[in-house]
Amino acid sequence: MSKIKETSTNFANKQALADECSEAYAANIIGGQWALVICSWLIGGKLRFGELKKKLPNITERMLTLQLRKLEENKIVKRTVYTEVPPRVEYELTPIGYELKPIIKHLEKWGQKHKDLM
Amino acid sequence: MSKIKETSTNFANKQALADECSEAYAANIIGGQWALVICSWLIGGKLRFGELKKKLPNITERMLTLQLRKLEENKIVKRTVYTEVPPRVEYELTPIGYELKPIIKHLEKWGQKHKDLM
DNA sequence: GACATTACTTACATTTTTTATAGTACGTTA
DNA sequence: TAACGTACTATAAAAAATGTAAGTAATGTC
Repeated sequence: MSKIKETSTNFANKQALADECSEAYAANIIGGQWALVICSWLIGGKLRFGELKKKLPNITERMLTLQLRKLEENKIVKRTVYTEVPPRVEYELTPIGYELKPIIKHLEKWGQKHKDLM
Repeated sequence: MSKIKETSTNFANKQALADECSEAYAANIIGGQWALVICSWLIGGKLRFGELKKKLPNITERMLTLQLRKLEENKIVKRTVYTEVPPRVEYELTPIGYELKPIIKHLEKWGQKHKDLM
């Protein structure tokens, strides 16, 4: 993750693609190793940082943070901080994030079918 | 693209995720900068290498080759070579590839909606 | 006062993906 | 005989994504 370099060809290509293809735009948002899986867990309801971490096998705290930040930036998840000690932070899907549900379910079915085929 | 290093943590994580989450498995297959867009063009019917290239703004021949190879390997597209000179190669979706259509359409709609929101 | 808890942050290393550029094979056509 | 068109391959380099390891803040408990 980290910052994307706005002078790179890659950046320009992503932009151009996203501009004319909404599915590429969408793919940019929910792409990445963990984004979809995080969303699919959040479909079941709010989860804390630590709970998510437990559900995602082997994810590092860094990656989880980065992905959640990206999802938050894209208004897919909402982050709520409770100023307690130790801190408590809850994540939940926004309405548009929740609208990914049918897509995720469909992808899941497709993936299963594809797996059987291979 | 190129080869993925089977000893890396990243490889192990992808495996583990794909094993238990079919949506992550699916994401691995149709992930990458161009895969979805290529598929979405192929939904309209067979296309030659050169035709695809024209439709994809700025893609390099190398990337197009790599993505098509990956899609072929995953049985999403079928490659037909006509041994003529100059050569002619046609790409088309397989049945399972074609089943991505509703997902792509759905993603497209979602992407459009999301775009409006931002 | 040391320690545990939680959700991070930071610096750095490695791996993977993408881009850049040049070159190839091969009959056909000029 | 030399250039042309097509669908590639080879090699290198840049950029992006992911992983490793350590550290932080605040406070309540031992």
